[in-house]
Amino acid sequence: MNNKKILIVDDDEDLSFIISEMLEGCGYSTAHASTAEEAFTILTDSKFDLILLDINLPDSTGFEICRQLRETSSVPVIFASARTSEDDRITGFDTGGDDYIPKPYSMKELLSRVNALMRRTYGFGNESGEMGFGNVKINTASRTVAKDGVAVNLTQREFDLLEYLCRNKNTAIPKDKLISEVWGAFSEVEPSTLTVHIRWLREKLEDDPASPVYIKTVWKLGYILEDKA
Amino acid sequence: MNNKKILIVDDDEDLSFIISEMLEGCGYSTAHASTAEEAFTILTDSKFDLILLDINLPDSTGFEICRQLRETSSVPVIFASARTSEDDRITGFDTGGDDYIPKPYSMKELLSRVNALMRRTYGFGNESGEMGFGNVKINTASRTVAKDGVAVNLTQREFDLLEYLCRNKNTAIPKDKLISEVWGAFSEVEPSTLTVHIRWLREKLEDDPASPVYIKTVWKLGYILEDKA
DNA sequence: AAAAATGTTCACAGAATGTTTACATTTTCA
DNA sequence: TGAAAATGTAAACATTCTGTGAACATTTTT
Repeated sequence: MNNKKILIVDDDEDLSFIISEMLEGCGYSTAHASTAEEAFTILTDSKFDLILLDINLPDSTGFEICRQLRETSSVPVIFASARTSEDDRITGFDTGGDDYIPKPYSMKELLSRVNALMRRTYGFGNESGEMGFGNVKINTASRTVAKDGVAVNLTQREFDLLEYLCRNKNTAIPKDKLISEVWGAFSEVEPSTLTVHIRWLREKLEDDPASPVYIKTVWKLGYILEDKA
Repeated sequence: MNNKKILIVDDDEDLSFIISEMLEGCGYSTAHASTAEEAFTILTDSKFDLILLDINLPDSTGFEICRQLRETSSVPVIFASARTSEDDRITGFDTGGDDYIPKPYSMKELLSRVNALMRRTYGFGNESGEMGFGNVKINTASRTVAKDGVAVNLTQREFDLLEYLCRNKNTAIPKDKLISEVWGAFSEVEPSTLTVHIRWLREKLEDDPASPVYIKTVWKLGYILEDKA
């Protein structure tokens, strides 16, 4: 798998441990938060590919976390709860959740749902994980990039940024959206940071970094990865 | 734009009717198949944006339909069934399904799940779309404009102005209205500013900016974007 | 036909925004 | 542990955008 990162938010430490063991065994990497506050802290400095949210938390609810998350991020969310009422399920979906799994659930079922949502969100048959534009090829499985067949060394951030741009090829993306998607939903990096990373990408991928052909600036908005083909 | 098509595959005619009534009431359009064979026929001649699959069918199973579907398509699938065993749910997800909803379910819950999956698949409130007039194409997603297939560079204001004119194609818009819509309700820019921006648009989009064919002046009122087609 | 009213064109200066560079700090890895 | 790489930041610099009024043109009114 692609080494996707999953955040587990649940105050049941034992259950969380079992879940994270299981998911890591299946090739995911995980982090864990026991409270909403802890979740926000973790989400401030890293980015996740899927979030598993318990609804009952000591200091808040999963719904509330999801609601705040959705203000800046479209990261996939699965709610989990012992509350099984239909109203809860509906609230879950309407808050912006993607799935709702009633407790208790088996690890097998959780895994199936996680896989299904990952598949839906990050692409089908993308086992090969090939993307690209112009003379640039991106392999998401190996996280490598090649320009004209020659390997280009990108840092982690550079790769994430490029991958996001490429997934949204030919769409102008606002700076703040780009930051929340690449740095994490609640990250607070300066806008200039994004500019600098864009600069590095251009340096590594454009023939003339000062007048880019692919990674273009959209004034007063953000950036766009243009690929005519 | 938002008129997504949903195929309902279920041999319970009454239930299917209620579902389709409800979904259509919510702005979706629907089609219905009672058997797997019928489903394949319908899927042969038209494309759907989401498929609701009952698992028990007289001549086959929903799983089987999904399996065949997935050989060529990544259309979102929701399974529905009175079979509630965990194995069934897991089979559903592993066959390539995106969600599994146990029968009986309420219309409210079904709608929530349909909406959630549509949102995940087709984007979050993306009002991205194509507009245009004459030989000019406007792409609101990439915020790009092309004349005769050739990209034209517009500034932010120019784009906003053009977009507003185009959304109100063939309608004469008073100057002050145009200013408050494009510059903001309480803006206090001089009327001449609008004139100048109109001029720039004409320069970039009209063959002869001095005698415009599309962006016309309406004396003593404002401007109009005319598009005969 | 002349005067009045309204719209167009143009060049420019300041505002707003993006880029580049150098540097301090953190992380990674030999 | 120490060197190299990666990361985030701020400040100087460059570019692009924007609004304006004055001169000019056109339409309407008298």
